[in-house]
Amino acid sequence: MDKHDAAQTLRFYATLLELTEETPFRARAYAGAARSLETLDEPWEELARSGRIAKIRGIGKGLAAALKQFAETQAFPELDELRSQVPDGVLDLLRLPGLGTKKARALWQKLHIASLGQLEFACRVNRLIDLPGFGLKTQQKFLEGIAFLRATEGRHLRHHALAAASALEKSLSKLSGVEKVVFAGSLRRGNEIIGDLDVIVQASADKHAELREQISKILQIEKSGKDEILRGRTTEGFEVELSLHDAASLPVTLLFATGSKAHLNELTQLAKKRGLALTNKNLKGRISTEGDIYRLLGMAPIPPELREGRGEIKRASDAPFPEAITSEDLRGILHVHTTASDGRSTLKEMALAAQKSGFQYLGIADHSQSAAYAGGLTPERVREQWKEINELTSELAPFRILKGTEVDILADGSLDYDDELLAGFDFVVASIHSGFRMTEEAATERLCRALENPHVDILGHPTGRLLLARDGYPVNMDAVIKCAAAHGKAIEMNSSPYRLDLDWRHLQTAQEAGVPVPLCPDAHDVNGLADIHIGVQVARKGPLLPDACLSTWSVDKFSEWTTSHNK
DNA sequence: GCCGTTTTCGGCCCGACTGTTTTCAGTCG
Repeated sequence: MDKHDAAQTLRFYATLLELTEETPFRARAYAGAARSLETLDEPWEELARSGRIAKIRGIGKGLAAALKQFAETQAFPELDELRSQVPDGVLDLLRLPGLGTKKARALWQKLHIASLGQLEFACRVNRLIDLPGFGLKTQQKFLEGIAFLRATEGRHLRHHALAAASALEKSLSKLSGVEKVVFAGSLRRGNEIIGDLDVIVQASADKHAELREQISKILQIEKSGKDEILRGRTTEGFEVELSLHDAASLPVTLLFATGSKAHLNELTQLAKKRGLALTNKNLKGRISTEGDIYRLLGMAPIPPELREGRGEIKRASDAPFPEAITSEDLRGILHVHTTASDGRSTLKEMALAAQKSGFQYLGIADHSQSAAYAGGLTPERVREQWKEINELTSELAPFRILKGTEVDILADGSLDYDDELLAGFDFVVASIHSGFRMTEEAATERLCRALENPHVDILGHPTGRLLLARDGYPVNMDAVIKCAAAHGKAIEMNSSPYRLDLDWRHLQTAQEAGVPVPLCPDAHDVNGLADIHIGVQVARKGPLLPDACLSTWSVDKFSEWTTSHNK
């Protein structure tokens, strides 16, 4: 178990304590210990076993004993005991924005509300307003939060779906007779949100019966249909639709399993007009790949990422599609955090990891001073970091480390550092992190004001959304893109799987306006650097072309560009 | 539960924001 998992467990225990105890201090101690654990350089388990862990600030006798036991037995009986006292539904309440442990505890203890459903009903009949600290607006906010959760149930972030798919592929590939495992559906289309996993298992027809048997041991099969489609669920709770096919029928199966519905409707109608039924039986011998099906219909093969029913079929009839960006096109990584602000890896660790992954440069962008919660850098600390970067740059040459910042855009659209300091950075990302409640006009104005500052190069996560967790502030994106174009600025597609913001649906507009789009992993540790590839997968939906993606530029081209907008 | 003394108890992380209040508590990043 790594230190992050252990910290996660301590945090969960702290939450349980907050829900069950009158005083918050024991919980605070556990949460503090979780934080200490995450900053450790030595393996935590060794420290815990030897008892040396008690030397760390915030960890005393009690926590040292608990951690020792946890390291040795992987068990945390106090947590299990407390967990059994708290209903699942009470923990569900914490998923609502604006509902923390204190409010959850009040609802549970005073109104006996122990599930989202009970809370919804209580809000509808105005039961909350009699509770001290609760009011009409709180009720309304909870109802909105519950509606949001309902709407997102059964949907997953891309990186979670990829992990589940990879685990499933591993276990399916082991089964005897399996020739190939292919994932289709929204995962193959590169979507940022994934519903169920559509998987095709290729095997010769005489093996199918036996395989069905074996697969139902891996997946909890809900209702096994009479045909070749199995519906089930992985242990992680992902819904799976699995079909068995032989090699010959794979292309047609893959086409239909990939979707989207809108795309397939259009495609089958077009085929019908030409008197062609898109079935295995009918196409047998006439095609050998999925691309052949499109060619048969007189058009260029349409990449899976573009199959959204947004005019791609019409375009495919005119000309082949230009090659969208791939991971091989990437040269640099911009916008990552370090331990100087809220990152978990040091500057050097980040630089070495980026270099090792084959990148030519890394742009550091820690938070600015007003982002106190994230340990934002004061101007003095910025200058210290510059020194550190200079030293490391000469050490790692020809690899380049760029001095950047993710500067907060303040409420009025001004920036969190003065112009003199901003002028000293190699690049400046400007983002909004607070004051989300704005009208669309105000938000658009705020972003445009930031873009007008000559020192700003890149607009960070332009809507502030967190996928499946919160909507961003409302933005007139066309206006913001226009503004970026007018000032020669870029807009990032934040490639954290939680954000993927700029939304891919705006990539076409951005490219037409000549606004470069870097894919920025917004990494907070070395593992997060790989999120840039999630960005690539989703950006292909634009499609984002390599030249329009700032991350494919050489460091010299990038530097030339930053100096071009009148610094 | 931890820490640091005022040495065995009493206080405990920051700042913005929101909604509930009428001076503050809870949430969140």
